[in-house]
Amino acid sequence: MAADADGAKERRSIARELKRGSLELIILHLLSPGEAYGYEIVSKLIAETDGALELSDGTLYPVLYRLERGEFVAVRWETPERGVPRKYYRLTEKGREQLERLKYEWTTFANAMRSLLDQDRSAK
Amino acid sequence: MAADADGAKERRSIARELKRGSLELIILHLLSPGEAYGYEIVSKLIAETDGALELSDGTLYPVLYRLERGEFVAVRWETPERGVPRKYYRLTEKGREQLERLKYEWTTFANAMRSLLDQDRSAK
DNA sequence: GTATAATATCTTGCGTAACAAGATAGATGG
DNA sequence: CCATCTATCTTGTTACGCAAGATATTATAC
Repeated sequence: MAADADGAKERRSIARELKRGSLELIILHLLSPGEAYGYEIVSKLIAETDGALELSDGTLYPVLYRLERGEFVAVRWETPERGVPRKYYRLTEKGREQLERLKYEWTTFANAMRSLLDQDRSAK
Repeated sequence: MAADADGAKERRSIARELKRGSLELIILHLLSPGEAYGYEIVSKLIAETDGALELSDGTLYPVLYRLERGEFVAVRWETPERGVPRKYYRLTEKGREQLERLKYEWTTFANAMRSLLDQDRSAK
């Protein structure tokens, strides 16, 4: 049905917009316990949020490259005896600071939204 | 100082990204108690969030136009005896439904983020 | 009376981020 | 040898927020 299709498309695009500005935080956060490689990050995120948050590899790699360029993460290639080579990412000190800062920015914004939305708008 | 300037610029740009996907919700919410005109919406938002959330008119009008095109808001011009003509916006029924839906989408996303960030990442 | 500021709306152009789609390549299994 | 899985990377599209500027009317100041 058209209504379903449109609804789904629109819902996807809302989720897409909401993620803007949050993905770097998400990824830095997922890297905070230790190093991980790209595919691992994708599955970690889906697992730890029960699918509430997702990202595709086509989204992830550009973000990782951005983080690498900004020296928020450092990189190490590992070629296992069997299997495809993996690129492991880990937080730098600068990345850890950025994580704290982004967490603060996000929380501040979310709290402002929350308190605005919680106001009863029917009684002025 | 360069560090301060960069920090401020970066903070602004983070706030900018975070707003994506939230502005429609914010505006629909501000219109829910009754009609308002553009400039009024801007000052309302700043006042009600103590400046934590802001938007400029150059941002607002395109969003209002989008909402109008989607029939989420209806429009009425008013030319007061003294003063510049004002364009008043009010929610339609469809707009009220959209408001509920966006509120749900936003809350779902924010809760997922919150619960992810609240996890202690140092203990795997 | 003429600047200047304030109120109010609208438009253009830019930068950037998320993502779909597809390319690449080695490993595994039938 | 063909398909499928793991894993990474690239290209192009789309849409949004916003800075900057245009326009018009009214109010204030000099």
